[in-house]
Amino acid sequence: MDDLNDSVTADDVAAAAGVSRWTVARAFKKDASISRKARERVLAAAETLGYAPDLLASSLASDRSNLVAIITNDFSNPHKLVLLERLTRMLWTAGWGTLLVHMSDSDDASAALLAASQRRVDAAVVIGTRFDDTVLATALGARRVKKLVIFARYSQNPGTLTIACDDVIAMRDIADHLLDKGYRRPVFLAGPDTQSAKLHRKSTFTEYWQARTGTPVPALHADAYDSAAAIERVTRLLDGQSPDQRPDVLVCENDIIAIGAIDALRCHLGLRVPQDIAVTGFDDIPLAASPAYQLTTYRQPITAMTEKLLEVLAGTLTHDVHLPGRLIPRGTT
Amino acid sequence: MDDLNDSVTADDVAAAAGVSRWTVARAFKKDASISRKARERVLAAAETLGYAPDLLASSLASDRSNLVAIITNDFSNPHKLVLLERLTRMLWTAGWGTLLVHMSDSDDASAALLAASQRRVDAAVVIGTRFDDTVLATALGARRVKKLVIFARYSQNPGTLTIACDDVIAMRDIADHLLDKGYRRPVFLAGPDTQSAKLHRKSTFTEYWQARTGTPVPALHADAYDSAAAIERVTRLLDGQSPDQRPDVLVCENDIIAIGAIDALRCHLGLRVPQDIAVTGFDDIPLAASPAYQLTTYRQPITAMTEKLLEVLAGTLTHDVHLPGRLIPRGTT
DNA sequence: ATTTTTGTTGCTCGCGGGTGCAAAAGCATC
DNA sequence: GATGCTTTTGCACCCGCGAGCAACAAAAAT
Repeated sequence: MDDLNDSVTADDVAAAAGVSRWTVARAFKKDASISRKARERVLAAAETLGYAPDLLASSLASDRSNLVAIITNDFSNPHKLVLLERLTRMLWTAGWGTLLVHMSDSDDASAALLAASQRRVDAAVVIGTRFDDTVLATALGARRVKKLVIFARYSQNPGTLTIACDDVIAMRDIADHLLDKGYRRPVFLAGPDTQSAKLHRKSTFTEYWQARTGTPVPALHADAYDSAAAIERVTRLLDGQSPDQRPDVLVCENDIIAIGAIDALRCHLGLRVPQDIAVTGFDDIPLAASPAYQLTTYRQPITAMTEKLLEVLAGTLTHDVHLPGRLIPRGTT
Repeated sequence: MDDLNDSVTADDVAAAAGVSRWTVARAFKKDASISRKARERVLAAAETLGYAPDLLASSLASDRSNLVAIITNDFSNPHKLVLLERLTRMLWTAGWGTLLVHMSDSDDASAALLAASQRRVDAAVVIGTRFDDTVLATALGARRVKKLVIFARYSQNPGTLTIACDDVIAMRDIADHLLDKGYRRPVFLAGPDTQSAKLHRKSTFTEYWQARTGTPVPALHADAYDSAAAIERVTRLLDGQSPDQRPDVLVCENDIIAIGAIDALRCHLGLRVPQDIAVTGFDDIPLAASPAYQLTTYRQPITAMTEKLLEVLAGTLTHDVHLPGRLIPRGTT
């Protein structure tokens, strides 16, 4: 129990159980052709010897690693923590290991995908808003990964699978909610203005709002997906603006920007939320529920999305999935 | 370039470069005995063929996986995101892959360590406050992992290495700062009261404070390491208490508890921070710097700690390390 | 009792590359 | 040109396990 050899192989167990190495392998394999007696004997021997199959050797021989790479380059958003928690937990219980690959912004995606493919991951899951579709496309061309899933973000990238919250439904729910509450002059506050597909929420909201009310929605862009950038942008917009030309609600692309917007309104501009200006977010990060913010937001169906991911990994799902989330009305509207 | 075979092996490159398979391996190995000419030829051939060494096969043959397992069971604290970001980024640039293992609270640690050892990780790094030392000890006995590092937490576990911020210096700095500012009636707000070593900060602070002032420090325990539990605990403590019996500062075990304390004071009790009660935290999470909180806190030297971790992985460091952090005075004191 | 079916077990070969040594090649000196 | 030394290269063997088939035993059918 104490001095057991660190490397117990299937051969050792086979010898101890009086069977062949392959019978040992079968004992550890669900639905294998093996007698109950033999399996019990093997498992008992494995137990006493402290044997556990070597997944590395197994992967090498079988071409299945049971490993999923989670690739992200954006750790500034607390929502990532929620995503990581759900992903690693549910993947783990389903028998998948997770290789976390951090892509710095300066790298191109191919380095991350290369690292993943070198470890023979069965799939790579990209989470994070800062990935460019075109970059991903070229990286994918260079490095073959069995499956590439874009998670919690829109993408039109051919050859990849998208699992995301349905932004169209989401933004309409938000717009309907705001119209119900009587708001009429929204401003959309988005992250950095790049040419990729990530600004889907902005266009969806502005188009729907215009269709319903006939009035266009001005849009702002923060310099980054963090609250400091949002604070700066909102302060710059409203500083010195008279109350009657102010928007009555700031519709934010995600919670972390919304939090920044609220901070700017309260701390830098001396305005009240929602009495002077209302705010909405997106993601429902834990902070949104705190008494200090009580942010009206939209919750992505992360559990359902992860279940879909598991189906993709199992091979039973091969098309894009967009799932509806849920509006969480709180105190900021 | 488009239709390249997904599995280019060293043999293919060897054939293309007109050398043997082993020369190919040498070309990819730093400090290998190989002529410059041969290496160039091999690398060129590898480039055109799109070859990259298979790390799985490499690990199997060499007994080094270049993989580190990061084991955690606590995703509710944003500080984990900071730790994860730093760890994965710095490990990645140093050539290490990171296997993220999420341990649910109900599991014992051995399942996580088993998963890590099955993938032949070169080391396992435990981050997270909810790990019990005794649990770890038994798990370590059962499953041999080459190196086990306890990161950002105190531990007396034999057979493991601890890399952490020096809590003794830290709590003294905080105490000195509070005494300088004139605070005299602190209350320590900690996380759940368990028997493990995790409450080192509490005992360090209370002992030092008593030594300097002669007065004991009352201590509270929230039911969990999150702000909701802290809100509940602080509200329960202060609700209905008259101003003269109130503490003048809440010293919190970490930022997320401090944030909860502030929310309780402001939103539930109508008190001002720091005029009515001051608050200090620990970790310096991003939220602590936001204008809404401006939390006085203590920053752990995460980068330096991670550098020490790299030394441990490289084998050049084999003893515990406790590094001093830095007090970040802000508006809540 | 013999043949067929079914279930179980053992084995050959290979996954892709590393280790350590021996052969080969390069180089300088006498 | 021979000798001794160093650098470079090739090779047998191994890492631990899996796919797929062949051999075998047990159970069922004839």
